[in-house]
Amino acid sequence: MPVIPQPEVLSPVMYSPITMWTASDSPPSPLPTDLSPVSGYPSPKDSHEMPRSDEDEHEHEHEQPASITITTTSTGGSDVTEKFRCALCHKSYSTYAGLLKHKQLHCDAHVRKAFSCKYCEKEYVSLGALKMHIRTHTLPCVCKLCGKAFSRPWLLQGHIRTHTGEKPFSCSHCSRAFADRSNLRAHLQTHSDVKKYQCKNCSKTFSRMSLLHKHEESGCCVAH
DNA sequence: CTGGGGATGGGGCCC
DNA sequence: TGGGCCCCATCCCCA
Repeated sequence: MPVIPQPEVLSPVMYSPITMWTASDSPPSPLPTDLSPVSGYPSPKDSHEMPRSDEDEHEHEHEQPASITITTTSTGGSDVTEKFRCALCHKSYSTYAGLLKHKQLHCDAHVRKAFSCKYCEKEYVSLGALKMHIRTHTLPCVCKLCGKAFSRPWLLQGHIRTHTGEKPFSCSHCSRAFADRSNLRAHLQTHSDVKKYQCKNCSKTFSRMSLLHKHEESGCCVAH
């Protein structure tokens, strides 16, 4: 079986803290999924006890890297074509380059996450995503007024508004204004007749996911 | 206990 | 490739 040349332009090897998994060299231990739908911010407990979920299964599903299947079809004489097939989704390409391009666009994200954070166990498919994540550890954006540090400039900007009192996001239904767009969006829900989040058991609706969660945790649903 | 505002975090997308 | 922005989500606090 031919070996696919490394498509990565940026060799992970150059990024020393990064570990790289290969198809035959899976991660040594369960790694925390970054998804924690209910509790949100992953706690240390979650990090170590959360079982791998669908994502994990997807990893297994795509455990084998795309391989080249060269099929020689002979449909009656001179019509001989070579096909390069993606082992993951079985799409076929007439050229190797086509297969490579397909892999990058479609399959790579599931093949392996090659870039691991040196501060935690998160993994990313690209160096850019990893660098972005690392900022959440290094917190390079510091507020000159109070010294609080943030991972990204726009987070700092939002924070500075808490000092200045600037509220550029106004509600079109009332006179309220907000410093943050997300908070305006949450506020707009209070004007809406339709509440987006509904309790599965008692059908009560809530304007926010967090309120639904609080409702569920308060035990309403247990009683019913 | 509920509803809502304030503040913040992080991934993804676009330029 | 990096910055800016969007969107979603969450926690904290208070009425």
